[in-house]
Order: sequence, then structure tokens, then C-alpha cells
Amino acid sequence: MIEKTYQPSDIESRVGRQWEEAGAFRAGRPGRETAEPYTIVIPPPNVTGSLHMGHALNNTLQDVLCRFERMRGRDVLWQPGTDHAGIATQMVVERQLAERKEPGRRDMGRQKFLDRVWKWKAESGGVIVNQLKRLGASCDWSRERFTMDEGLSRAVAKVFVRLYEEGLIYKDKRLVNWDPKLLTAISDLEVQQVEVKGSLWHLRYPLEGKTFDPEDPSSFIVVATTRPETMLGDTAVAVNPEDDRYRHLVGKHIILPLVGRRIPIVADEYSDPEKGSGAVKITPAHDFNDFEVGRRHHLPQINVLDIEGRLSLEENTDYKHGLPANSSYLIEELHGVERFAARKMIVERLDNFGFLEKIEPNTHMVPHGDRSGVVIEPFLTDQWYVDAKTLAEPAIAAVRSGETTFVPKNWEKTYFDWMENIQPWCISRQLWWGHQIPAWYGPDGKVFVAETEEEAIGKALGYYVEQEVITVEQGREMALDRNKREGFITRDEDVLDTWFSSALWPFSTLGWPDDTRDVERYYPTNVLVTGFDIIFFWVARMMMMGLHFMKDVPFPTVYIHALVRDEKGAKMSKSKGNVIDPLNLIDEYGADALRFTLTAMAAQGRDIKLATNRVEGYRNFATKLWNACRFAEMNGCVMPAGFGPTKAKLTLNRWIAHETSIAGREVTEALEAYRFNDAANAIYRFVWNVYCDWYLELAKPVLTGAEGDAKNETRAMVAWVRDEILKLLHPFMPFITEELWAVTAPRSGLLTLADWPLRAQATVAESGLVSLMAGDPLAVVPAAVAAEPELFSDPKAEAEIGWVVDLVTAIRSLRAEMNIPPATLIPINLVGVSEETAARAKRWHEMIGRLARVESISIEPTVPRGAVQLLVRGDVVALPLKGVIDLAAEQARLDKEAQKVEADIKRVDAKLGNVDFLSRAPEEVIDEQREKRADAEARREKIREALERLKAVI
RNA sequence: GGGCGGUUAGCUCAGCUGGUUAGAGCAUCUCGUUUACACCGAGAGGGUCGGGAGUUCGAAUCUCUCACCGCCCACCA
Repeated sequence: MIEKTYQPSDIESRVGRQWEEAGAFRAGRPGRETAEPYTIVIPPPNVTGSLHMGHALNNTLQDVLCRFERMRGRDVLWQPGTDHAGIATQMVVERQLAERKEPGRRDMGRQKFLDRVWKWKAESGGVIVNQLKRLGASCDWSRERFTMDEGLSRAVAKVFVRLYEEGLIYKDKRLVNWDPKLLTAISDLEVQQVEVKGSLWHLRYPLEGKTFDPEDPSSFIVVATTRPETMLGDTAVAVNPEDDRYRHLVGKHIILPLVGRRIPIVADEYSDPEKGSGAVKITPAHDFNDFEVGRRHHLPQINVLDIEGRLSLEENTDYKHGLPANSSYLIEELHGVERFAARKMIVERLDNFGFLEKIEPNTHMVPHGDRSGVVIEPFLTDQWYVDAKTLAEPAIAAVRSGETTFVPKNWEKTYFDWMENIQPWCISRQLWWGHQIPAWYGPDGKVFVAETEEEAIGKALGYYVEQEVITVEQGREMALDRNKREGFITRDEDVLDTWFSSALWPFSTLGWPDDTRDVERYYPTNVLVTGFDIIFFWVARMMMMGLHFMKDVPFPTVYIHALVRDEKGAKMSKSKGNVIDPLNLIDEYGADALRFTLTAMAAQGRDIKLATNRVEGYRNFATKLWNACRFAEMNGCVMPAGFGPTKAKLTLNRWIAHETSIAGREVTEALEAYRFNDAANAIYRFVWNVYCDWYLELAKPVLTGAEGDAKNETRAMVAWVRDEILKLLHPFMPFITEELWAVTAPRSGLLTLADWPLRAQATVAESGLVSLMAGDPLAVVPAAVAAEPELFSDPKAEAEIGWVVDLVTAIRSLRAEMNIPPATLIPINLVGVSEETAARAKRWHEMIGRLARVESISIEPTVPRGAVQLLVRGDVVALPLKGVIDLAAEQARLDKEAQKVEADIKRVDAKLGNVDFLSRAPEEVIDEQREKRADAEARREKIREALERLKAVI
């Protein structure tokens, strides 16, 4: 029994439990062990996360695909899991500690802090998973993974070691993006360039051997900088070799103001004569370009900052490089000063001594940490790198060759642009939460990279015995006794970039490297569904790692979906306060309505501007479906076993079967092409505008009429179409359809495991015939034909019911226009119509009367005087309405129609009168125009006659 | 500076490989006989497809250009 009203919240939790209890989403479930697999890995959300609109869209689309393929008989594995999200998670827990006034992470120590994070994860890490379940995500939750699971951690270690051994991971001292707040290196991708209104300071650097005089330009060289505080680390001034202004100074030296260090003027292409003064200060330790210039000219790298971005000079031996013995009088004051305060102090001092020429306002891009929001420092440190350039090559080739394609295709350009200019990937992070780097250092600093500490110690002992650092005996003792080797080697403190483990997700989640049976079955995955914002972070890296370790792309298709924005097109953000919480929408309208909205709006290559009234509209759609099913129930519509469209005899029933198969094909084809919006719209239109608006209305007289074959067949067909609708709609609205499936008939199984109306591969029956519509044993054709499935089709039924629909619509429209009260029943005449039409009219007489408020239909040879005239699929329909209608209104209506026809004819004539058109357009286009012309001509004639008759009456 | 995308009804959007009378939902207006549904039904109004030029027999659709909007990338002093 269907409840009177549709209450999404009730049924969603109940249905969710049913799926779970049935293990409906288990990969390899009984009956599907040998079915063709279909795999998607979820983009693992951060454990710290909660469901936002982007997740809702991303997972809805994946779920639509998974449910679709599951119903098509595939063995679906939708692999779920979460990401440990190094920085984000560590920040969350640290914030919690601060709030609770507990000791900070450093006071606590590494191990205690990690225990604390795990505890946090156990308590709060499951939020997003439950939210995904509320959305209806049909993941195989029994396989949920976490990037820091034991198994995944082993995969990470293995990959690290192998890449290290292959020379594709290495340690290097170079400039990194340093976050002085989080105290870690970050990758290029985690840096956001932000436009900042700053200044350009022009500094005078005195030339060696001249007496510095601010009034005498020949005594100094001017350099312009946006970062005056880094001047303490300058080790050269560069000018362009082609720049005549400075050519004579190349090879000379300047004396660095305030500091007194003697540094050279070098010629380097990097210096752009157009920029600033044409001379540029070189600070190799604090600027990426300067670092390169410094390398070319073998300049010292003088680091003047500490890890927190304060000036660090006192103990800095680098800094003292090249300083005259008595020159450090300024250092004491500046040491330990925060970088921006130091900037102010240094500029002040430079100004006092006449070294500041001028300050220009200057807007420029400044790098900021995407997590911390503070200005990033280029900072000289030892870090681990992945040789991304080498790994990128096969990943580029795979997309070039079409092994992996992007949908929509234009994202491939973005992918190529980035991959072809890829930089070494800095993978070490000075954090605690994450995969600790599997590298150990011996007493002399030598690195031993191994999957486990045991292995590392083995390698180390072997090495040091061979080097005779320790004796064979000592080595043996240490190997056997843990205590003896305590502290002999120490592990690298750093952890890996979170994206390092995410890059392995498509195979690490399947058990690689330990148990690879699932890898064989489910890798490569079928499609990756994700947003464009992580093409670089994630997609590219999965491509690289997948190809390198699996020797195969991780997915043949990457479906890139849009960003969900607010109604006005602005990015949703907490600071703007325009965030729409998907859970609120689910509470208010139901998960099905939200899902349908997102799919209906997911047109390729376009952002989604989400308006809540759309969600409301699709909730209404769910209600409509609900009520249609109630109607079927009330009328005792049940489908006897073995019933199918080919069994139907009534035209009306054959017509709806015909329309159903069209809808089924539309939905299927759209989903196969990832045109989610087309798929959603096709089923929407069919349910509302065909099934509800017409079929059920037209079936009412039969359903309320006398018992008999016609009634039984119609009941069966109402139920059959309803079931087809529930199937076609299930990927989009899984909850309501599953619920209705259960309550509308006794069923042997869940809808989510039922057969899709069009099977991907038609099943060959014993007879050698192939069933094209699941559930209809009679809709069979020889296997040879099945290669191109034709659906149930009945053009004659379409012609007949289509005519009825058009007729009713035309009469209704006219009645509204003529202001004929609904209570007034009117007669209609069919004028000079064919026998076929006459027969149709007779068959549908009662129905037309009911839907169009018509009292009688008669066949007449001519249009009676004073009748209003309509055209329906070429037939003339006259409405003798003298006295009922407003003649002036009718005249206006006809005039308007006439105008429209004239316009049509004019347009068509223009084409047909064009010699070029006739000679160059394809035959069928010309024929089409001719038909249109003939049709319009006929219409014009009819309207003209109607007008004349009207005039006669007036 | 480079790249990508957008500009279609009052609003939010479809319109795939050029040939439709340019569609949908919401909103608006009119009406509502009928026990599935007022979260409903019937009907209507509303668009020179951002501007200009071009290619073509034919352009919302292809090309160029201009304008405005958005995003991504980039080390520029």
C-alpha cells in the first residue's frame, strides 16, 4: 500500500538500510562473479571533510553510472574511501588541542600526537562517509579504504623504494616553496598567486672604488626590488649583456649597503632592460630566478631567514660570507625580526644613508600558501623530489594516443600544457601526519631507503661492515639484538605529500602489492569522474603512477565535471556566506530531488549555478511519480507474469509501449555518452508529459469501465510502464524508485539489481532469439539482428494516439483563447476526412469528449457557416460555435494564424526560389522544404476559407 | 603575459557533428469540469540567440573581430 504523501526522509533511511542488508553493492556478489566488471574509484574525500555541493555532484554522477551499469548486469565495484589529508587533518587536531588548552603538538611529541590524530579519526572521521550514504552513493562500503591503512601504507613504501632505486626519487637541496606558518615545504600546486598592492623600491648600490654620493649617479647602480629585506642575502647584481647603459660595469663590484659585502656585477640574460632600472639584485637563496642566475655564475647562496620567516643573521655563517671583519654592526638589531617588520627597518636605514632612490607603487603577484594563507618563502632546504618529467612522458603519450580520453575533450589541452612543463615534484613535508618517508640515515648521514626498518638496518649494517666502519662481529650483534642497534640509524622525520598516496589509489585500494587478484579483475578502472580543479593534483599523478607500476592507464575515460556555484555564478565559499549545504537540501527536498537536480544540470563543459527552486521542482517531480503509482495501485494495475508490450493489442497500450522504448533508448544513449542532463530530461519528460499527462488520462475510461480483456490488458500495461519508469529513473532517484518498486508489487529482488530495460548485451535465449527489452520474453529477434537493437515500435499506434493528443490539445487551446467556459460542452465536425480518421474519431470519441469537453463528433462534407476551424495533422476540424464564441476574437485569432502561415511560406519560398539552394542542398533537405511549403499552402487555404466564412456570418 | 570557457525568454539553463516554427524548469498572466496528484490540471504571453564582419544555398551552431564576465596557468625586479 503506497502512503498518501511522499515523505523522502522516511523512505530514504529505510531504503538505505535495505541495500546495505542485502549487500546490493558488493563487488563480485553472488551471480555476478563472472560478469564483466565495471570499476570506478571514488575521489577520496578528506577525512576531515563534510559533504559540500562539489562532493554531491561528483558522487551523484558516479552513482548514476554505477547504478546504470549494475542494472545492465555488470559486476560493479565502486571503490570508496577517504584521504588522510596531511596538512588539513594535522591542522584540525592542532586547533582542537589549542581550543581545549591542551599541550601543543611539539610539547606532546610525535608519537603521542599521532595517537591523538588516530583517535580523532576514529571519532570524527566517518562523517563524510555517512553523508555519502545519505546521498545514496552505492559504493561497496565493505571495501572502504583509507590512505593510511596498513595495506595502502605498504603500497606507498613499495612505490617510494622502487622509484628511489630507479633514480626517479631523489633528495636535493634547492629552493622550495616554504610555508613559514605551517613550517613545511609545499608543492607548486599548493601555492596560490595572489595579486597584492605593494611597492617597488629603487635602491642605490655603491660602486666599489668610488665615493658614494647620492647626487652622483656614476657612484652607484640602481636596482629595483619588491622585497628589500632580502638584500641582506644579495650576492650579485645582474645586468643584461646587451644593455649599453651597464656594459662597462660588468665585472666590477658593488659594496652592499648596510652590510658591506663586496659583490660582483654580472651579465646575465635574465636581467631585462625594460624592467625596473635594468639592473637586478640577485639573491640566490630567496628567489627562484635568482637561484638559477646564482648557479650560472657560481654565486654563494646566503640564507638570511629562519623557518618562521624571521631574519636569521647572528649565527649564520653563510651570511658572514664575504663580509669585512667590522661590518656587522647592524646585525644585532635585525636578527630575529619578522620579515615584514624587517623590511620596514631596512628600508628606513637605507633611506637614512641615501641608498633609497624612490618608492613606486606596484601591484604584483605574491605567492601564498593555499592552506595557511601566508606569504610563501622560497627557501633553501633539503627535500625529496620525484622526477615527474620522466614519469610524465608515458602519461602524455597515453592521452595523445587516445588510450585515455577526457570528456569533454578540451581538458586534454590543460593536461598537456601542464604535463609538458612539469617540474620536479617536491614530495616531502615537514609534518607528522602522513606516510613517514621510508629512508634512514646512518651515523655518517648516508641514506638507506627500504620498505621497512628491518630492511634498512640490514642494508646499513652490510654497508658499514663493508666500509669497515663497524666490524663483522658488531654488525652481527646489532642485527640480532634490537637494543644494540638502537639509534644506529635514524628515520627521516618527514612525511610524504598527501597526493603521493592518492596517486596510487586506483591500484592500492585493490590490494596491490600484496594481493593482486582484485587488481587483475578491476584494474584498469572504467572511468574517473572528477572536477577540473584536481586534474594536476590527482589525475595527472594517477596517470603517471598507474602507467609506471601497472603498465596500464588507470582509466580509459576521465569525465571532468563542472564546479557548483551559487545562483549568481559565484564560487561558494564560507567567507562569502553563499554556501548551500547539500544536507540541508536533502533534509528539505530529499536526496532524490537533489540528485536529479544535479544530474539535470550537469551539461558538459558548463558550471552549475544552483538555484534551490530547481530542487523544489524536481521534488515535485518525485511527488508526481509517487501519485502516478498510487493511481495505478488504486486501479488494481498489476502485471501478470509473462506480460510484455508485444502482447498488447489495444492501440493505446501499444502506443505507450512504443513511447517507453523511445524513452529507454534516449536515457541509455545519453548515459553512454556521459550526457547526464539529456538522460535526466528524457526520463523527466516521459514520466510527466507522456505517461502522466496522456497515457494515464487516456486509460482512465478503460480502467474505470467494465471488466474484460481491454481492462486487464490496460492494467497490465500501466504496471509494465510504471516498472520500466522505475528502472529508468532508478540511477537518478534511487530511493523513491526502490521504495515504489517494493510497494507496488510483490518482487523477488531489489530494483537496484533489476535488469535495465535495454540490456547492454542482449541475452541470447534458448531459441536463438534475443530479448531486447528485459522483462518481455516476447520482444525477441534473431541474434543476428540484436547487434543493432531495435526496440518495440509501432508507428501506426503512434499515428493514431498522436492524432488524438493533437486534436485534444488544439481544441483546448482554442477554447481557452475563445473564452469558452469549461462547463460548456461543444460539438465538433470533422470535415471531409478520410475513413481512417473517421474510424479514429469513432474509437476515441468518448475520450476526446472527456478531455476536450466535446459533446459530439460528426463527420461533415463541408464546414458549416459560422464555424471555427482547426487543422490537426492535416485534418480539418470545425467547431460550429455560433453564439458561443466571440466573433471578433475568432477573427483576431485567424488573422494571427494567417500571418504566421504567410511568414512560413515566405521563408520557405525564399529557400525554394534560390537556385543555389536547389542545386547545392541535399535532396532530403529540399524535399523537406517542399513538403513544408505544401503543408503551409494548405493551411493558408483553410485559414482563408475560414476567414471568408466568418465575414459572411458577421 | 599565455590558455580555457561563457554571453540564448524576467531568472537558472538545454540546443551534440550547420537545415527546428530556437526549447525546458521556475517566475508571470488567464481559466479550472474531472476522487492519482494544488508539490496539481488546461491554456497563454515572453527571445533581432552580446555587437560587427565573414564562410555557406542556408549560421544560435563554423571563422575572424570587438565588448563584457568567469576560471586556470606563469618567476618576472
